[in-house]
Amino acid sequence: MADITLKKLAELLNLSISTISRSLNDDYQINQTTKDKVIALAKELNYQPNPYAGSLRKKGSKTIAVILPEVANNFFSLAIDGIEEVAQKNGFHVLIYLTHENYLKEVDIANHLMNGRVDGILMSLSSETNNLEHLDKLIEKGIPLVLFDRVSDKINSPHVTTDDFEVSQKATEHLITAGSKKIAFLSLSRYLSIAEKRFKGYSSALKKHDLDLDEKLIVSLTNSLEENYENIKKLIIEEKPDAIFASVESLAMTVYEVVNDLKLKIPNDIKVLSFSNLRIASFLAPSLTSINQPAFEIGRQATSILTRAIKYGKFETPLEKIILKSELQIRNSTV
Amino acid sequence: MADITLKKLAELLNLSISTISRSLNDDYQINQTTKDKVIALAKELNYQPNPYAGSLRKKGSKTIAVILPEVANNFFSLAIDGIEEVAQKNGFHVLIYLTHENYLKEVDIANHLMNGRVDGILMSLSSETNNLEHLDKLIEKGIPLVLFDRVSDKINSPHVTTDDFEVSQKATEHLITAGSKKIAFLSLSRYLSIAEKRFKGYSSALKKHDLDLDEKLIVSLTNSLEENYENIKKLIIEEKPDAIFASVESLAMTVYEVVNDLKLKIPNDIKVLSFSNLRIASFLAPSLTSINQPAFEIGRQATSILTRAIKYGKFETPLEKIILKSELQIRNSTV
DNA sequence: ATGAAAGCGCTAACAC
DNA sequence: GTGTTAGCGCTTTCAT
Repeated sequence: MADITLKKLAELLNLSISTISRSLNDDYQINQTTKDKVIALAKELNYQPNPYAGSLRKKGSKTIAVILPEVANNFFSLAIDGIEEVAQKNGFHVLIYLTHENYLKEVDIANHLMNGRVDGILMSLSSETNNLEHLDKLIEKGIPLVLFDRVSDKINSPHVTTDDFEVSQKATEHLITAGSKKIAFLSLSRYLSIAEKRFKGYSSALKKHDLDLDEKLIVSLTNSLEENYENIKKLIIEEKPDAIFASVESLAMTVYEVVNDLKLKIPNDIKVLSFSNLRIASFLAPSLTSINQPAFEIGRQATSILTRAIKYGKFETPLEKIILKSELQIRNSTV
Repeated sequence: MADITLKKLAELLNLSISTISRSLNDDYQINQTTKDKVIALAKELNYQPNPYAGSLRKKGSKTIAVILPEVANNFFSLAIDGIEEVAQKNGFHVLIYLTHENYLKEVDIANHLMNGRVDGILMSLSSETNNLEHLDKLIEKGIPLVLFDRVSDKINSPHVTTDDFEVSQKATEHLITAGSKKIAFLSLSRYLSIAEKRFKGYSSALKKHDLDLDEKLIVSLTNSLEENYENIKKLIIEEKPDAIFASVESLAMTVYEVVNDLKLKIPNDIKVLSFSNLRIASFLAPSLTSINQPAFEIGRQATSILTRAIKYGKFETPLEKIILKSELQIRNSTV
């Protein structure tokens, strides 16, 4: 079946291409009878406008890009769900790109999106990302950019995050109240402001309770499960923390594995607490005290800001910086 | 910063547009010095070809679509990971569409992809999908389509699945050997051939061990967590099965919730086994006996078949029907 | 109320 | 080795 174009419809109906185009776009000038005829035939032949011709002509592609560190992750997959919902409702197509926590890949992807392929970009930074020139270039180009979760304050764009400082402080205090004195802090990055905020929440809680900040208890991990396993094992053996605060879900999983292999008991020997969107956290052995982020809602709101900016040609000023609340769910891994 | 086009480069260098185009495409006829000059300037100005102009002209968009029932799901998010990897390596952009297990949405999405937006489609059917005309139309249009996991034998396309019948039979036999006599079977759909294969594996194991197939133990569930909770609760209370075989991970999660609320014990009161790609299945209380599918590899292979078909303009014949092996991991929920 | 024609940015015949 | 030109399918002025 050959592609059906405006031209073909025009020939079939003995009308000009522009009349067809206008009918399909419900132009007020066109005779209703003509319109009906055109629409009927278009439907019958399942006419689908060529998106590239339209994009070339009109500018605007009704497409957004989502750049993520990874997708096999409860937080990000929930966020995509929210993104896709709002995008679909507003008629946007969603392109997905994964950086795998690789800064160079992130730059590369950003550079390839400067050509009009997308009308806007949603992004969560890779853990390696420190330099933000690639994002500045995007903004200079006038491509709307909204960051979420892994954001940066050094970039002039709206963003959606959670109350990382407050909830981390609260979580750390919970550990202290439960009797912990040597709390280790695990994170994925030393660069991201989200990591910094979580860390500051942690350290501020320590200070408030007159506990010293011990550098040896602060561990930066990577994308490699094996490396993380070894480093966490080393941490537990050498430093003997009585609690671990994992700032990322996957690290908590590894902690469970290490603790199990070392034949230690949670929470007696060591308490564990983590940011996590695991649906069955309550059925883990022991159930995991979690900081649950509203991932779906983060995705929704970020996309909503983006699509509005695309529609109106600019962001609302001042730039929206939305902070949603996370929830601390206390379970058996800490009490 | 205004967009930089071939025309602009041509003006700047006092060359014709086609010379610029050819230089950038490394045409053999062009003088090396000219080429170098053009390439240097293009790089300096960060020239990015307009993808829509190219697609309009050349046909082919270097874009594939992935149509999925959902993404907040360990299986599908791992599959996306594999898809994205192969796509990126072959220079393809990945559009993602979610059907939320809704047949009409699936049809709608398929219809909107018949206009050249994508060069090919990867798809896993929604649980509601019974009629496949929308896919036939795609194939008629000449758009390469590769199904994975949730496939259908009624459609003339390559696909990638796992050994659903064999592993389901093996899993059911494992339950029988462990002493179960009333094994309930939970699934999401009565239409999909994958559901049928898993069911047949289950029923064939029953027959082999002279156990009767009891219709009341076969339950079709939906997309709604609440409904599923109630239906599973009803099943357990009324039929008192001594084991449950969940053919989808999310159903196993709900089973854990129901069993817990009913104050029953796994595996003593009731054994549980499920298809699942949960990384921490071994840390559940009790650890979950799982059928683990190679989700990442499924995504990779499906994409590899698709990109090859796009490259060569047709699928290899006979159509590839790849079957990868799943792995039954026996844990405490069944022994 | 409809048609003719220009042009979006690019590639590829076809000149020279 | 480089330039000229047509045309991909569409929207949108400008005519009529």
